[in-house]
Amino acid sequence: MKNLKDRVTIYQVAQAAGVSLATVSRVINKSGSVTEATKQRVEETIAALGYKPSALAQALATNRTTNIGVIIPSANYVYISNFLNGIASIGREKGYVLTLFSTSHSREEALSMIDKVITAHVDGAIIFDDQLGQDDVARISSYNVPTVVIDAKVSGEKIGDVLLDYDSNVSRLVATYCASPDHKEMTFLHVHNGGRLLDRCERSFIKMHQKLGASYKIVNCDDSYSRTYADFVQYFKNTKTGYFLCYRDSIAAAIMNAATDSGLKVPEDIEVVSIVGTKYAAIVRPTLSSFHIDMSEVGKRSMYMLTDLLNQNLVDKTYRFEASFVKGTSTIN
Amino acid sequence: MKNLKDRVTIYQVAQAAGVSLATVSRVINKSGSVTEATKQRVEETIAALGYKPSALAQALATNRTTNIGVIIPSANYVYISNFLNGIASIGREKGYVLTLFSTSHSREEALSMIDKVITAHVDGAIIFDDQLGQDDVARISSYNVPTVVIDAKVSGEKIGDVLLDYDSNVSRLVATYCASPDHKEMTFLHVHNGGRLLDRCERSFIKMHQKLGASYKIVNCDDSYSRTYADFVQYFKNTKTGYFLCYRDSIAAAIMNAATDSGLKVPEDIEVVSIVGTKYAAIVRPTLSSFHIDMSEVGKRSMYMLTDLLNQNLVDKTYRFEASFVKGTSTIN
DNA sequence: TTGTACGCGTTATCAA
DNA sequence: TTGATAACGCGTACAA
Repeated sequence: MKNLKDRVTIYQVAQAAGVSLATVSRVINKSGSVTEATKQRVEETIAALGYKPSALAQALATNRTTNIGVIIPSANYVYISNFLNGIASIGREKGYVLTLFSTSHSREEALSMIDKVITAHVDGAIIFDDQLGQDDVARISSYNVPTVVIDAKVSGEKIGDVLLDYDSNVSRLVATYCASPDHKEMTFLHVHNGGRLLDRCERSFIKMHQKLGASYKIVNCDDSYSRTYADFVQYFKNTKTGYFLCYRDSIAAAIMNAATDSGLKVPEDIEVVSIVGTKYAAIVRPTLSSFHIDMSEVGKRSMYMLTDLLNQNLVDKTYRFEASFVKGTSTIN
Repeated sequence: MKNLKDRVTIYQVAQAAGVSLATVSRVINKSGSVTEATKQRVEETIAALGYKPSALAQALATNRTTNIGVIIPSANYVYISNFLNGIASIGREKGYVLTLFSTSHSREEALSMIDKVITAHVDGAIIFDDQLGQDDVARISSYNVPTVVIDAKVSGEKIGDVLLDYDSNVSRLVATYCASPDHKEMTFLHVHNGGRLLDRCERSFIKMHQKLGASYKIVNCDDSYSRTYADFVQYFKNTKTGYFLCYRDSIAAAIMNAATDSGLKVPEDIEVVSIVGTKYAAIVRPTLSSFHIDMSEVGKRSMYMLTDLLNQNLVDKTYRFEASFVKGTSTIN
């Protein structure tokens, strides 16, 4: 209770400087007109007293917090860290502070975070969480919080969305690969509750195979390196060939390592592709063929869209990133 | 200005429910005593109107924001993401929201972030940033903001610190390695502005070598995978052997890859150790020998310390994590 | 140019 | 059990 009790307030500054608090306010916000003399005096006493305006009171008075809420499932993925970093850099530039809401992949937590975002009074929100859909965004939007949503088609008055297109690449890859002579059978790594992005890729994968009349496999895997590695060491006792599409670098690396550690050759026997590629795709050996979207750019773009939304001048309410295929040595082509 | 203008306020709820706003406040905070009947009525109208209390106004009135400020250089490093995730998980558990201040390695930004932390009225702060030292923490502390600092010895009334000890491991490694027959010469990778943690390791490295009267090398390198990789492809044209100590996994991997791509054998010709090891140490091949501290645990511990600090019952104001050596195949022993 | 007074949405104290 | 009413720290018309 005494926590902030001894903070210097604008009133104390006013008194010490012998002016009214209105004048101090003017000096702080460089608004209105103040004599150079009094301005100096006020600034001196501000420095002397170590006064810092309370963002709380300012926000309450102006209805602006300069806070942006960011909802993510977890900070623990490299691509999300990159995304976060992009947001942070532009946020810093534009004078916004980030408030982080991490849902830890739980639908329940995600809903509770939506509530928190609303009560937190943020000026805007950026959502990159597969647990949250159109309805949830509509909810947050009904409280008049401009929102940018990543990887979800949502629309509304104050809503922008940034689409991540990995699935076109999947279709294309399947098509060209299956067209090549004596290709291996392709396997898609299914992750339970892997989210929209992976689901779309899986659907594209299946659809294209069906269209081509080609056979394929879907194999379940855990969203963890060590678990998947162990599973595939077992798997490769019976299976000696295949072309695997995996969600992330670490999953792809798990399969690749399991293959090489089982005496199989990559890419001759086993080919592996990582869908959401990061810089680690180039670090592991063999290097991973992967689809790539610069998630830092996605973060930046999201933040730009949001500030445009806040300034009421967003023209394109949808921005689309298409992944590019970066060939590594984990595939033949 | 109209941004949040149409938010439902406690007053509107009171009016709609036919009670005073004081009663509504009691219902919200479950404080004081309210008749079950009126309580129900109030809760219904709250739901009907979709009322959400304003954390801003609450904070202003109570002097508590339930916000924790986190200062980091960047979200872009795996070990920092892990750290962040640890903080977030405990924060969620304890009902705190995280406000992120990223300094992007700039001293200037870091100082500005200190100011922002103060104005932001956070209940507490966690600092993991090499740009910030004792004086800066004292500054933030003078505003009565309980603070936990990572990897810096600071002390004060409302300050806790979490120490990361990698350097003891460095000393020990150097000692035992140099004691082994026909060992290679050790090289420490110096990163310009690499921060306190790396500096300490470097000092330990040098000190132990001097003590043993052994020769060693210090080589500058860039804090980027691709740059370091390129540099060392050049480097290995003349140098064919060595034992390298690198800051992070990606730097270590860069050197390791440069070595193998130059036809050198790891660990026979070139041995590599990553100081701040993450899960990627086990993913790359050869696997990286590395020192390891679970940064998620560091985050959790920091958050626990901070909440104890907030509840005035922190006993141990210092917590120390010692790294453990995890042997990979990038070194012989 | 400066000061007064009210409002922002809550909590909390004190009467009723 | 309830309801006025004064803070909380600041912005801002409006008046001086």
